[in-house]
Amino acid sequence: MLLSDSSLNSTSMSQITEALKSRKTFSLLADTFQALGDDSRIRIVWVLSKGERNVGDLADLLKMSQPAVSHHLRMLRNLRLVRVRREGRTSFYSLDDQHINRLLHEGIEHVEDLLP
Amino acid sequence: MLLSDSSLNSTSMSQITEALKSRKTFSLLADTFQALGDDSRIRIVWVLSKGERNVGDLADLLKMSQPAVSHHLRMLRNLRLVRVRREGRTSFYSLDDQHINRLLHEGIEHVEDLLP
DNA sequence: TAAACGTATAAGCATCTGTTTATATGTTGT
DNA sequence: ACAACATATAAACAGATGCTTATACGTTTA
Repeated sequence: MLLSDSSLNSTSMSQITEALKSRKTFSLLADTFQALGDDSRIRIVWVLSKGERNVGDLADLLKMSQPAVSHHLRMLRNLRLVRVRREGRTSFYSLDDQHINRLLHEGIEHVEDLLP
Repeated sequence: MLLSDSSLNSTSMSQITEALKSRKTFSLLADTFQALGDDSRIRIVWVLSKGERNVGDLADLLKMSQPAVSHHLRMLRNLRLVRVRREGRTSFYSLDDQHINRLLHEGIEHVEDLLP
């Protein structure tokens, strides 16, 4: 009978709404990290951190098939990690904001502390 | 015939070793992000960002089974995201270094920019 | 408008992941 | 030594994931 009893108990209203917000926040946060938690996608993000690229060039650079790259880009796009700029039949992708760049480089610093 | 021809070509030795280092770096980087890319684990990390906790308290706080928490902690431990301090039969976990805290909060900032 | 081009999407699949249930390991207290 | 306790590990299974192959979509050029 959550929220149906008007008497005060140990769980305040603000704590509940905060918990609900956190649920959504953490869910999106997990999705975001998961998107970065794939070898192919993190390499895509790394290339894009150097500057804008189109799909075909990404596929060539990373030696991946074009559909695979496109598939990953859609996922990154849905999570607002990358953005697309269309020019004719070519799609140019870039990192969506500086948060992504910082996440990437914070992660790189972390793993480089671990590697020999 | 990689590396067997002593003549210079377009791929220099330093580029090759750099690429090899990058491969391992990116592989570990992807594993690291993947470890954070799960709803249960990111919530564990979030609780630990507030301070040290033992396994049972984590399970209670996050309403997860003890084996599930233990399973996730092992993964986080293997990747050096958390560390453990044993005291009797109790294991206290905490974030391993400040990189993890920064990754967490950089991620939170990113998603809070997206959520309404 | 037809062909070429760059990209996006869909279906199918083998592999990976996270959970539960059950049990093992190690520690404390009697 | 034995029971209670805290945590760790293992096996098994449902669901998610990433790749390939095939095809569709939208744009440009002849």
